[in-house]
Amino acid sequence: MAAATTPRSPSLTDVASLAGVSHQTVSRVVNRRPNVSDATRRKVHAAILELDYRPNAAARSLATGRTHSIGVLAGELSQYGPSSVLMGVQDAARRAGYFLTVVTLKDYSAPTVDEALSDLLDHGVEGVIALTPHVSALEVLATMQSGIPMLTVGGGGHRGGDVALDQESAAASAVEHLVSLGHRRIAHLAGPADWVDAQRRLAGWRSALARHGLEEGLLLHGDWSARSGYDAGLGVELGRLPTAFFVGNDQMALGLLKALRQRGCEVPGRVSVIGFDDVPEAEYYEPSLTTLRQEFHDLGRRCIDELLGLQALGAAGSLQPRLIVRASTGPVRADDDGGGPERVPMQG
Amino acid sequence: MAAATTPRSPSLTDVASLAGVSHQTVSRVVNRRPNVSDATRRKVHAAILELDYRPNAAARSLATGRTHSIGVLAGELSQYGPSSVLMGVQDAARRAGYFLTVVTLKDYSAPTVDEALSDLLDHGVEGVIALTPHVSALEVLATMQSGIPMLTVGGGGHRGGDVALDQESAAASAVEHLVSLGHRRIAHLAGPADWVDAQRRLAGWRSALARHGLEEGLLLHGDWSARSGYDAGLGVELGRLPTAFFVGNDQMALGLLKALRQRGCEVPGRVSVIGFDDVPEAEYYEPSLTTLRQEFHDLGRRCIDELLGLQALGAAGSLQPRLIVRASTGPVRADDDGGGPERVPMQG
DNA sequence: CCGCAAATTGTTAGCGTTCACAATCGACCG
DNA sequence: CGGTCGATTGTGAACGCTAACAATTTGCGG
Repeated sequence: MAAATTPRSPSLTDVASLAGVSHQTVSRVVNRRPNVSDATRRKVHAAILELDYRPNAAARSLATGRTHSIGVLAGELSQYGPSSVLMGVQDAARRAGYFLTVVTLKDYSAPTVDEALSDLLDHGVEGVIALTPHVSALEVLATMQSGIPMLTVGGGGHRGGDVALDQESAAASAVEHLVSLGHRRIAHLAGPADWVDAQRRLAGWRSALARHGLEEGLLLHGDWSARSGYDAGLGVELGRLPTAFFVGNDQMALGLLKALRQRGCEVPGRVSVIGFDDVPEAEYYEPSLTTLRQEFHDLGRRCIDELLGLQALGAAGSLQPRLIVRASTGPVRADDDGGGPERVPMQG
Repeated sequence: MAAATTPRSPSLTDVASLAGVSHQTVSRVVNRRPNVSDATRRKVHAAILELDYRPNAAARSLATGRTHSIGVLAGELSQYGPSSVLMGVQDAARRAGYFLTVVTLKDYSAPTVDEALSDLLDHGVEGVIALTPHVSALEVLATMQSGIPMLTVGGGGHRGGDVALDQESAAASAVEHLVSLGHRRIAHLAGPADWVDAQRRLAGWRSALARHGLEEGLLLHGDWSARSGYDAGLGVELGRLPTAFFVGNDQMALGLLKALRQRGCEVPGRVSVIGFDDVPEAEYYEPSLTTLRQEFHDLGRRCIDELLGLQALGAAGSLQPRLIVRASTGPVRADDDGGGPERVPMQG
């Protein structure tokens, strides 16, 4: 005679009455609380299994005030760097019992960032990780106080907590490498000026040049894409071509390599090129790309550690990218010692 | 005399008493329900603003039974394809008022997949999108009935609903392209045998060869990485080298290109190579890679459409990858018409 | 066997929202 | 000017869980 209602999913009470105990006892079993006799525990487990009971997360959240979810604010996730960090964050978060709610931004304007963060807060996240190393996004985030822990990645010392790789000194070490090969005219193909990563790498390039008493030389900007690297490479006047390029990321370096090849400039014979990131493909570029490896996955893990206070902020030193020397950098040619820019470079 | 308790975040009731109305009226305003006078609405809005009130998502979920969150089960997100799909899914989901909870799998074993799905269900997702075109993962998913809509991406007709690009006919069109250039010995460098994508592309290659009365020839397997493509390229005996390779994805094609170059095989002069995916870098490989562009973003959007029933399943035809012809494919050489494998290929 | 402490189990009251319904208020019709 | 209808507002009871405390049982020394 039972009415054919939609079988509402079973609740604590349902389990309790089936097991012949109180709902509280079931709650204790589910939450692995002590002071439950083995016999009772078994009965309850049996009932849970029989009904295929799943605790209702919303009710639990309401009662405890915890949601166990962390919000992630991300820009372009189809790129290797951000998506790798996300993987690391996800690993660590899940291990710590948290879920990730990911929101992507279509741009970094104030309203977009604002709305995204607001949505995350409405959703009840307990913390936010901003994977948006973009100055305008960071500015917006800095002005919003949300009442929950927030952390930026690669934000260059954002006040609300920031986890970063030491990109500036990594960039410097790229320059050091080139200098040690005899290069004196070292250009930089940078990322967009409003990206923090681009700024740090640019700063590292500048300071390393200064440290060696070298003049600054050519500075170009791309948009991280291979296309922009290619365009940049085609755009340089031959007379201004340096003996080495430090490039802001591997994709742009790929484009640059193609442009140089097309113009008959051998790499590393005529021009050395060094990238940044060490994407998995970099080794198979032509030539194999010398670059700086960033441990994105570790960075992601560290985000969760810091957000959850599992580790003192900034402890254990900041992660250091590592120089990976491959075939795209080599000694400067004997007949081109990096002298003044007036000198017309040789070309085959 | 107020006690210095932690300032609990304001509730509907707090707003109500500040605005001098009932909690229900506030609820109505918040949810944009009709039948609230403008004056009241304004008062409530003012109170909301003053208290910085945010509706409690958990309480709302408990009362309505809706969580507005969708679970995403993903494998390796640091790759271009999956992460692009994720972007598309995220766009569409948010537009439809849903949040994405992303869980990544460290492998595709039954326990891992099982646990991940179970966690998502515990979290209260209203649907699941599985970005795991891997046979064993799909098998596990097929056996679990969760009571909520579930959809696989690129699962090749998984029973619980599946959204996919037509990879088989796309692969066939790659082969057609090669055949039209005069190639008769067309090898395939496939992805891992337990990936659905790899299977579809392999099937397309086979069927197209058969359609043209060509014998099957060389079949190699890689793991999607550039390294594996490189290794495969180095491993082929020169005598068995075909005049064209259809490669399962662009990364492996990149590695293959490098191996071929190292062995002195010109591309496309001696061997043509065609990839799959059209990653943004493919155009800048050496040579520019002919490949099949997959519209991952659209695919992601379609997932949400189908999951939410915004569109009939499989409607509007399946998305068709598009052939992008670049410089890595060319006519077969006059002195190598793709004859029998006994024939020793020329080499510079 | 009594009584007290420890272990185990049950009871009640929220958590902040929405839902269903009741109550009030105005305006308009006859 | 009463009555009725629609618009607006309020009331009480869920939703499924946990926290705090009360009640019951058990074990054990005297």
